[in-house]
Amino acid sequence: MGRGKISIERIDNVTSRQVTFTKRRKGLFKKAKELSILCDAEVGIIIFSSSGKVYEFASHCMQSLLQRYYKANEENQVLNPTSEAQLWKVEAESLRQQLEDLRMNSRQLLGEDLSELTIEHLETLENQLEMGTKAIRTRKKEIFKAKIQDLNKTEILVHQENMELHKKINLMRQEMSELQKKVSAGSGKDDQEGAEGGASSSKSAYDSYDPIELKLS
Amino acid sequence: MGRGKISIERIDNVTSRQVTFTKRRKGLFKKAKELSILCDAEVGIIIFSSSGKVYEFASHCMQSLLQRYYKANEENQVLNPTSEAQLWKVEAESLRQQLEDLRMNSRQLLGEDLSELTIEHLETLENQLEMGTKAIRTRKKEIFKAKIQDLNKTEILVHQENMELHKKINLMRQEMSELQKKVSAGSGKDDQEGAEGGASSSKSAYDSYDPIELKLS
DNA sequence: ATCTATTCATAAGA
DNA sequence: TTCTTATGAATAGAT
Repeated sequence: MGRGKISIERIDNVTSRQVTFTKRRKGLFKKAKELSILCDAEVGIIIFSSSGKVYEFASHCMQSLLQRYYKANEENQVLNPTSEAQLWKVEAESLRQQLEDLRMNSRQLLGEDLSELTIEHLETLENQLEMGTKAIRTRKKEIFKAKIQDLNKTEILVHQENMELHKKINLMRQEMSELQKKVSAGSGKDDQEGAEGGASSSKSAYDSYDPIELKLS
Repeated sequence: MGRGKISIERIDNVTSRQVTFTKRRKGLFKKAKELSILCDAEVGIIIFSSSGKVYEFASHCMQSLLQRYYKANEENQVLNPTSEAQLWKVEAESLRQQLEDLRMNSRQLLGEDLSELTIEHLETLENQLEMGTKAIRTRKKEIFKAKIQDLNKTEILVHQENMELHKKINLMRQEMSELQKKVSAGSGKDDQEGAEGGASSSKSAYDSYDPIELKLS
């Protein structure tokens, strides 16, 4: 229908495509309207042009048409937006209720909103709190014990290292005194005095060095 | 187009209407397909026949078309099923997270799942628990005090009632003894003896009657 | 936009 | 239902 036959494939010329789109869209909408009137049907068309613009036709109302469409399909299709929304709504409401209950419980545990509670309820809460406190103190003790053990281990290690260092120092001291003897035997008086002074000061420094006592309160 | 021109109005003949519906529906879908191919557009058609049956055409996929349609309209329309679902979904997820956090907090308050916590965190929990315990004990004291006050009030009332009864009894005793005098002055010996015996037994019963002492531990 | 030659869709009949 | 076909409608390409 037109001056020449065209094959049904994408029109490459942009202008021509846009013109054809406008013409045929109008034609389609007209046909849709005629169908709806002639045959007493409800018709809706949605078109996205290649440029992304939306065009729609609805014989009655697009919203109600889509609602009706979802309703008709809700037995077949598991997921349609309306029922999905319903699902999440119910879920959200249930969660909100749970949260509210738990919040009240927490507040009461922390000593708020107590005015409505019976003595029995208060005693239950008190017991729970005592259990909690007990558990927390137990856990704290555990942690402290572990820390103490750790410190004890490092103390032993440091102690051992200390011992080793002491041994080395003693060895060095012996070597030095031997060296000193040699020096004093084979050299003049000035040198001996200077060497002895150096050794003496060194010795006093070693004496002040003692393994540190690690103690835990 | 056809053997004769028709006016666009509802076809009364049912058969004719159904035939026309089938033919024109086919034609509409064909045109829609051509449009989508020629002009590189996305087209969707939904038709409800007068008998309520659904017919649909989608150049690509009805679901994605409708999603795109809602997205395109979501600035204008406040509420469409898809975005509503999205909204509730986000809400539900947020609530679920809050609930999870609060549950963990509650569990930790009651002494569970403590293994991952630092000393500092444990001490915070301990303090909270102590505050809670304190508040609960304060509340318990309040309730007990109120009860005690209540009991005190009733005690005083009972006491007063007691006093009143005592006074009445004393009055009655006086009246009786006066009556007895009159009787013994104006009648024979037998009557006097009988009356005196009755009064005597009454008196001993009165003596055993004393206000009850109400005391609270 | 508007026009028109041409093709297409379809109403009515078989 | 399906096929046929005369006819009016839709529209491609030109203006």
